[in-house]
Amino acid sequence: MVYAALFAAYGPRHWWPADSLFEVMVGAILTQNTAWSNVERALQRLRGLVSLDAEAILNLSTEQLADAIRPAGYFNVKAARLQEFCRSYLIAGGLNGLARLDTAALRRYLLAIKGIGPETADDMLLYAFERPVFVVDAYTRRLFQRLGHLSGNEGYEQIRSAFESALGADVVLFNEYHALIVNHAKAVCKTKPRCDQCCLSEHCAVSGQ
DNA sequence: TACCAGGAGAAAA
DNA sequence: TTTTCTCATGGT
Repeated sequence: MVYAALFAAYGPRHWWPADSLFEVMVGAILTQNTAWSNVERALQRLRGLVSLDAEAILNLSTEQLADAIRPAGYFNVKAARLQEFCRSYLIAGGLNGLARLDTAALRRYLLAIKGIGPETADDMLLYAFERPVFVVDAYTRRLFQRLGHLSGNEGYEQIRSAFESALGADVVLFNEYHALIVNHAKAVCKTKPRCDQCCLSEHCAVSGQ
């Protein structure tokens, strides 16, 4: 089993790296198509400017916010998305208001926000709201494609439901699994420059799984 | 210097 | 409906 191999290689990851649940959601938007190291720089700059809450972010001009999150890349796009999310977050009653929704309703609500796609919504659902939703990202696709479990033509929802059906609704497992996949990608990237060539090589923790 | 990285939405075909 | 383009910084 891939999970067992990853867990044996890296141990528990205790994700997501953030000081608050709101910060998890901000990080989920900032990390869109971006390396986490750049997101950390952006979060640090943003923390240096305002407290990390929805009201404070909305009180900034979009230009101020964009400048603060510049290291995360796509800063103009992400500043607008972040403020759009903050508006919807407050309208819904913040964390407590959103937490009252069942998982399907919460996912629909998040996906209806401009700038929140399936992966970002599922990051939030799993790591901020502790809902049993499997996050499918580029690392997941790449790893399972290399292992021969995916062809590469599957859609996001198809992969997500396949994982959820196979694993059952287990928040702790989903949390660790996704974190381990990300950790693995970073680990092999350190060893080899090209991730897509790593998962079948001798140093790979899941080779042959 | 060139290429790549944890996505999403709009425009074009 | 599907494919292509755009957004951008930082590391190697």
